[in-house]
Amino acid sequence: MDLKKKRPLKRKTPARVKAYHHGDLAVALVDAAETVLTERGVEGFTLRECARRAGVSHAAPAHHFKDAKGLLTEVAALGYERLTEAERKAREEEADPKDRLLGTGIGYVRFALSHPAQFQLMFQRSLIDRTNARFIAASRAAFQVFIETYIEAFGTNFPAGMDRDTDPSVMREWALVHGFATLAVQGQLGPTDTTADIAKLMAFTRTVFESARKYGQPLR
Amino acid sequence: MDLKKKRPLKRKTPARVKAYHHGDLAVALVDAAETVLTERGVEGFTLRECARRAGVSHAAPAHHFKDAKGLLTEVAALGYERLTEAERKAREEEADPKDRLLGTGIGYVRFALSHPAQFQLMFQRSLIDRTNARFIAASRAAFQVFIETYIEAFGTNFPAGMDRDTDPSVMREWALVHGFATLAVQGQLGPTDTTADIAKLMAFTRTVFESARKYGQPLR
DNA sequence: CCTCCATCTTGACGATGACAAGTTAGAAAC
DNA sequence: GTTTCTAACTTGTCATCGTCAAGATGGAGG
Repeated sequence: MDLKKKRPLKRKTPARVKAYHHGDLAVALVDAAETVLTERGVEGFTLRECARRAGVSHAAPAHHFKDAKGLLTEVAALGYERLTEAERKAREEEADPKDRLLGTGIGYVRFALSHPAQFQLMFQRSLIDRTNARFIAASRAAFQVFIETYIEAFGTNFPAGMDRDTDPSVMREWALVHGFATLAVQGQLGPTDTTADIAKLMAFTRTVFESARKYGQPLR
Repeated sequence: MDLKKKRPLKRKTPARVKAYHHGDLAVALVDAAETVLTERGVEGFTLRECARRAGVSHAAPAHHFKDAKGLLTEVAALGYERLTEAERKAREEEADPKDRLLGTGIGYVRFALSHPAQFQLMFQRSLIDRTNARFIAASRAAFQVFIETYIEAFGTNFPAGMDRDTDPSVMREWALVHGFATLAVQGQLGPTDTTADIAKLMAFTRTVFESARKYGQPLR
């Protein structure tokens, strides 16, 4: 159902004009959604609260996002884009190809711990429209960083029957990092309340990943 | 409208002493909750639907569980107990200590794929009362299987500053297995609709874990 | 037989997501 | 400049939810 054609030449005035027509409600709603997620977690999210924060009526969001899932999908896609950036940034801090693979994982966990609610949302199948194009592209990209960094470290000679997307060694790397990030965010690896907690957890992350990398040669 | 049928001739086996009006509402509600979770997923769960399935009014559950979180905590604890059992069972199918560690992981993933909603619930911090004694014991037990199996395979000589619960190698094992299970359940590793899908995924699981185990010597 | 009280019911409240129908404003057409 | 058109937004409504309060019920011990 193609309900709305976006008007590309919208932003006439510097946006912050309080008017009947908000000007940039879609963006304001995404911002509000991120704030609500941060303050109340995934399960505390409500569409109406987002509308309130954006200063519009409870039914206004429907004109920009089909429903709550539509808005959350946008937030999740944005999260994946940031995750990709975090992986790349952490990777750049290392020089040796194998250290760079480790760095990618560090960036992954760092993102999860700094955006816990968003990270959890990103992997909540039921809250997201997985046919959304931006979401698909963004989530793929985050995984692609692992693949390309892995290839830089170990080459492209995947075992028979395996390609870039199903190579056991790449999957193992992703599963390890994702599992660690998931457990960390859920508080299963210790408290995550203070910045000292986070720092301690990140140091432990490095220890674990180094122990993994040390033996993490490709299988072939 | 009122289709509720009393059960004057209910099963009289005095397994539980608590046979009042319903028989054993607490158990019936837990059963109903598991069914609802299976059919509708974690986000589709409602307390009232559980009450409906158990044939009682919407407020009846409050007399056995403080609130929805109370019931879900019970279901989650039960899930951890089953997870522990699944780990042990899969472990017993292997003889070599290092194969047994691999088997534990296989059991973990198998449980996740056969009880996807329950598995996801078990790790949803916000839906669970983490001070519940049974929950704490059950969740600890599931992790303990990893530790004890790891020790069987590699001994107890943990690095300085690390004990059983924080050894990087054990954590690495758990994170890998948990991450893989999480991704599998969320459908990120391929479809999980048919039994053939599951079988294929379990075969892939073994491939990945074998590639990990092969290089997964303890770090010391 | 009778009383007690845990168990369960009924009813109500505020909140939510979604939908329907009405209102407004601003750009395009005249 | 005026009119028209329509996307953007509002108000109102509905079914459903979790929780609470108060009343009804019936089994067990006296």
